Amino acid sequence: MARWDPGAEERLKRAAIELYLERGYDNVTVTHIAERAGLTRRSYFRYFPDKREVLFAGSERLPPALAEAVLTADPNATPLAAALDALARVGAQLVEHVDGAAERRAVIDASPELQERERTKTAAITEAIRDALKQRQVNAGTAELVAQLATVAFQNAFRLWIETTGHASFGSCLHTVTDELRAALAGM
Amino acid sequence: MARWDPGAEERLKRAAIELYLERGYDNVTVTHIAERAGLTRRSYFRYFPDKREVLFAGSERLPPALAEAVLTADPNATPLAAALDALARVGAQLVEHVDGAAERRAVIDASPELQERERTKTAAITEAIRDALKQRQVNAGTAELVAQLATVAFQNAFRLWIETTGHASFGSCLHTVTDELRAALAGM
DNA sequence: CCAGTGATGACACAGTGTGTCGTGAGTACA
DNA sequence: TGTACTCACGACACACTGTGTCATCACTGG
Repeated sequence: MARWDPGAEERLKRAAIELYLERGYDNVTVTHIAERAGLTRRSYFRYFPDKREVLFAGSERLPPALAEAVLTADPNATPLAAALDALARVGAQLVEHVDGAAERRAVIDASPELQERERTKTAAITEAIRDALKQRQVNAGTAELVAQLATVAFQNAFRLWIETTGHASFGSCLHTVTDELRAALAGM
Repeated sequence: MARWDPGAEERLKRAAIELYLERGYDNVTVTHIAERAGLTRRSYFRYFPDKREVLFAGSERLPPALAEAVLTADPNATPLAAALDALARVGAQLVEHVDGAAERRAVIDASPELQERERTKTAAITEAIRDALKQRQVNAGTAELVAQLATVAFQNAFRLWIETTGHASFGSCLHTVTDELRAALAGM
């Protein structure tokens, strides 16, 4: 089953995080990453399509997971309630399987180019929630806005969870954020 | 005052839009754009920092304009009302000075890379509104969420205005969107 | 023992983005 | 009129990204 040194993709991910932290994204080349992982530059591009994606591997599973969760939420729930319930369930799973979240956060926060890519991933989440809400017969305009709101809540809750270094449950972080959200919208 | 052919930057912007529309973003090189504008590749990079920014020239004026408008809104208005009022005023100015908005929208909608850059510009708008709200003594969490909501409204209103090919006022487009927004949040 | 499979290396190439220097048209001043 | 200065632009070089193509080599199945 295993030929050559197995785990090449994992080694590339570790090497990239380390180098981005040590020297900063702009001062790291794909060749650096590949060499630290014991591979060539060409092999890096067989695992990741560009220099940024190495930090977002696996992120493509989040949108479908959220869509699924929105669809399985209580059929009687309001759109926003359904979305927030989906976030709580998927988020709880997410924080179990994620590691090195703080380092990853630090790397992204230090690089405009990586923040730009992260916004694309965030947009994919919003689209997945929006489309799932539409399948729940929510009208298009409402679905878009609720999906945006839910994504903001998700982002803030995840950042809050990282700041507690994982000592808090994701659910409690999300609850804190939704309380703020309710207060913000009270003045409408 | 004027040496060489004046208006080099304008020629580059026109050439870029034309070529992106004709061949698609991926099939256009910076050399193509520069040559159509009667310049060299090196000169292109003296006007724009990369291949994408040529489509977003002038966008750096929008965030400070919105921040200013938020600060000059009715001091007694709620955060969201202040933000929406700022959007209406700045948006009305914007649609007067913008041209080729439909072509520009078509180009961006056809390219993931350009959409990624557009999200960065959108993020700058959100940050400007958020910071202005903080200066109005709105607390941080509320400011973040209201700024996000306002940005969503702004985006949707501008897209709606383009779809009317400029026949509607920006204010009426924004009004339509905020009505949807209110309906969406009613279910909270 | 041999053919097949698949990950990897080697090499080439188009394109992006940047540093550096030269050039020549226009400007200021005597 | 002449001289020095300014500054947008061209020319050239270079590091790096991203991709196509072919060779290699370990392991697999017969």
